[in-house]
Amino acid sequence: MTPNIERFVMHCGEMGSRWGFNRTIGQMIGLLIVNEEPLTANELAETLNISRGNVSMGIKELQSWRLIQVRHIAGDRKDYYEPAGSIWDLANRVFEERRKREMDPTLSLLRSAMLENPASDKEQYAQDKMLEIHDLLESVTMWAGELQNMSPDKLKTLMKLGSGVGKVLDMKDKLLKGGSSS
Amino acid sequence: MTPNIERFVMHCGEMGSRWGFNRTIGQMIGLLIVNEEPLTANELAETLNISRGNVSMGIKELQSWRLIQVRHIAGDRKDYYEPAGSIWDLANRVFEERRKREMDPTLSLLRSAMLENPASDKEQYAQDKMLEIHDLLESVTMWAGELQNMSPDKLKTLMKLGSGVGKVLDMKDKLLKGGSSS
DNA sequence: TTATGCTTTCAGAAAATACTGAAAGTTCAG
DNA sequence: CTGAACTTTCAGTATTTTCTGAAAGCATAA
Repeated sequence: MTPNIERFVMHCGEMGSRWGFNRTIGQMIGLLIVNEEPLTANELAETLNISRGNVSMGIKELQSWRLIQVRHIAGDRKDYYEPAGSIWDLANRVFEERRKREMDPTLSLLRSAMLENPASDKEQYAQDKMLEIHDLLESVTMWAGELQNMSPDKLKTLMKLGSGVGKVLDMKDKLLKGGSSS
Repeated sequence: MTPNIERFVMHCGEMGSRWGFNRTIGQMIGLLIVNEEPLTANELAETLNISRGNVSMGIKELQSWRLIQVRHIAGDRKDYYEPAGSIWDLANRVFEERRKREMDPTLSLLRSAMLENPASDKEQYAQDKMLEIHDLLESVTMWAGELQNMSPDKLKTLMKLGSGVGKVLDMKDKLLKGGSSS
């Protein structure tokens, strides 16, 4: 690894836990992304100075996030690993996977909490707040899902548009109302 | 705490680390949200069965996330704590704070990596990938910033619109082009 | 000033998490 | 079959993170 590449890979390690995995796994995906050729488990272990067993566990985890895939090379029994798609794809997967892990369980807890009927004012208040959280999480979840179903191109357009969407929304309102101002 | 409330608070604890803090801090913010009256540090400690010191550290952390604020009560020397705003406000703060912690450092690393000039094909490839990541992170960061500057109402409208935005975008294109199809 | 009631700090203990390496598992060629 | 080349598993260890509780700090009342 050249110093420049190493700096990037180590950074991925440091950020790993903030992104939802751990140091080693961060380093692994960083290295795989930045390395044109797929790598074997042993190459990963040697390059990153970690044990073979650790690599094996990391691979399993990265696969559960759908961030890497195996590639076989003719006449070679080893498993070679590479990123499972473009940067865009990977970012999407991380996003989606985190949504599942960070929001879905809460959403389901809140749904069940909504079914209880409150036995006091304190409970009523709590339930009101939980409902607020529920509704917010639900909107965000649905919106995220819809954005992910849009074609990447359209999504990119939307992002470029930025806060300009506000204007487009106004325009739409005016058109639908036949041009009268609000 | 009634069982229903307790279930919610404990859940916040379990999710805490996924949301970017830790168990205790998750419980603390959960409890404060769901409790109509502000609470003192001692009440937090007793209710959650954790040490007073731990509560003090948790408060500091929650303040650094701008999720809670102190409230003083006339003739009482104790500090009372309550959520710093509506559920919407809190969600925004978490979102923003996480963006800062999870994306900004990487963005800055990548910017500096872009300045080096590649000494080999391997480095060139790596730099290309880093640039891709950089551009993606930058778009997302900017977009997120713009969304957060929109009024909550507009943002809510946009979320409700969901994938319908796609249609609005098409409409806009057609209008600008004078009605000819693409 | 001292006492009181509160908050913060932080060294050390406890708990949670990640890592190693040896052993067991799998696959396949001969 | 057998053995070689590889992968996975997991008990034990190392590292990191979190928590406790006692001591120190701070503000006010008397």
